[in-house]
Amino acid sequence: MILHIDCNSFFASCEISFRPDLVGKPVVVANCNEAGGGIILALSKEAKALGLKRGNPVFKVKEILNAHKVAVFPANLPKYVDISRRLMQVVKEQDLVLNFKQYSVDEFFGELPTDEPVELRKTALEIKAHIEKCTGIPVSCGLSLSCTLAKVATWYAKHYAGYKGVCVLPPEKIETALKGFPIAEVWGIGRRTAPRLEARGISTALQFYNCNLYEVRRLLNVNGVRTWQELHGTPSIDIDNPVQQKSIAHTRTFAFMTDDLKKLHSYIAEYAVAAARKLRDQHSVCQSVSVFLSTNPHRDDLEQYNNYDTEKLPVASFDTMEITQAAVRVLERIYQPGYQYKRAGVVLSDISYDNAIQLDLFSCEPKDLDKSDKLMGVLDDITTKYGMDSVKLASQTFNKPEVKLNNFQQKLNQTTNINDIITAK
DNA sequence: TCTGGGGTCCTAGGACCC
DNA sequence: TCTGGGGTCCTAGGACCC
Repeated sequence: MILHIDCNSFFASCEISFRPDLVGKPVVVANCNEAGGGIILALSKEAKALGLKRGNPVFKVKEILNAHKVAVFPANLPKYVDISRRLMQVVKEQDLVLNFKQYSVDEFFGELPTDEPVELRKTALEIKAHIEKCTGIPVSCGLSLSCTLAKVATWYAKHYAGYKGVCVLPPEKIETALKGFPIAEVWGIGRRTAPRLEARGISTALQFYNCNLYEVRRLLNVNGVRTWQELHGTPSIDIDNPVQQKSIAHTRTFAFMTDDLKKLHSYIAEYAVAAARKLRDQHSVCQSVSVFLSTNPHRDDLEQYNNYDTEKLPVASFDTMEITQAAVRVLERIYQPGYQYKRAGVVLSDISYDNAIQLDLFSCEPKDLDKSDKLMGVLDDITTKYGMDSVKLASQTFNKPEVKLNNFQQKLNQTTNINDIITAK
């Protein structure tokens, strides 16, 4: 049987695990920019009870946050990734799960070698307890014949306290479970597809399950067919740990709007530097550098403009300078004066391993590659040791605006910085 | 005042080839 | 007069996920 493990309110749980004083209190994690904007990404149970929701813009719920003294943490992705890795490790060490794989930062799949419901439940409870003991992160578990069904089971485990966090969905109970399961909640059926299905009278997972396959293929694409098969208990989705990402992006919404090309220039340079660093961290090179610019879609009163373009590098590269220069050239191509820009980003794609750089006829003697390699190595060492702001390209922005937020918690790197580590009494 | 960031895959249509 | 048939590759856009 397939096991699905889902961390409860993952980002919020991560913060709480380093702040025992916040257990049982309302906590939210928000992705905030320099002006304190941003939206809520994760909430503790207690925060949900206040009516707060994932996706709420912070400024719109500020009063609730203040009135109930909700602890608001700025999102700290590297920390969550570390904790996620730790969770992966402790489950592997416990050695009860076969073929254990990470699906996302807070979700995992594996297999248990039995289909006996009582046994499955007992094992899953053991795994859950082990994770919670070793990481401090509460999780929910679902078990069934396929990944999609296991996620249905997890949904029940989360929504009904009686399951105590573990729900086993054996074949004979599948139809009953799907009957009470809204179609929009099915993994793979998204916000565009659900209304289309509902318009045809398909509003529960069971109704979708009862469609014939030909009809499903006509209504949806091959992914819809896979989802249907999964609901029927035939595993059709492969969860592979990607050996390397296929694209790397660094994008930001600004705290303000601007039409200043010079400013945009320095932002794009900064985003390109960050993206190139991520690229080297996964030992890769890229051959395409894309940049996008967009205005504020929430401002109906302003002219809108969005554009995106890509530049191919002559030779795949991980060189910060080369990538930054390409990004800036793309920016200058797509920039139109007279618009108020609010968002921009750099995306690297055509990614391959850096030990297989395809040389073209004209450029890059191996000697040059060596030089770039060494320079980037030094750059990464310095920024790792002294922070991302310690060495910069002249084109990057200096004097970043200070984060000036009222009730925000300090951003601590408790998993990577010895100075931030918590004290045990 | 203030509305995120980072990914994957599929498909249709165009360009190009013989 | 009559203008095919079969491929591949690339890309933009759309859908999904967390």
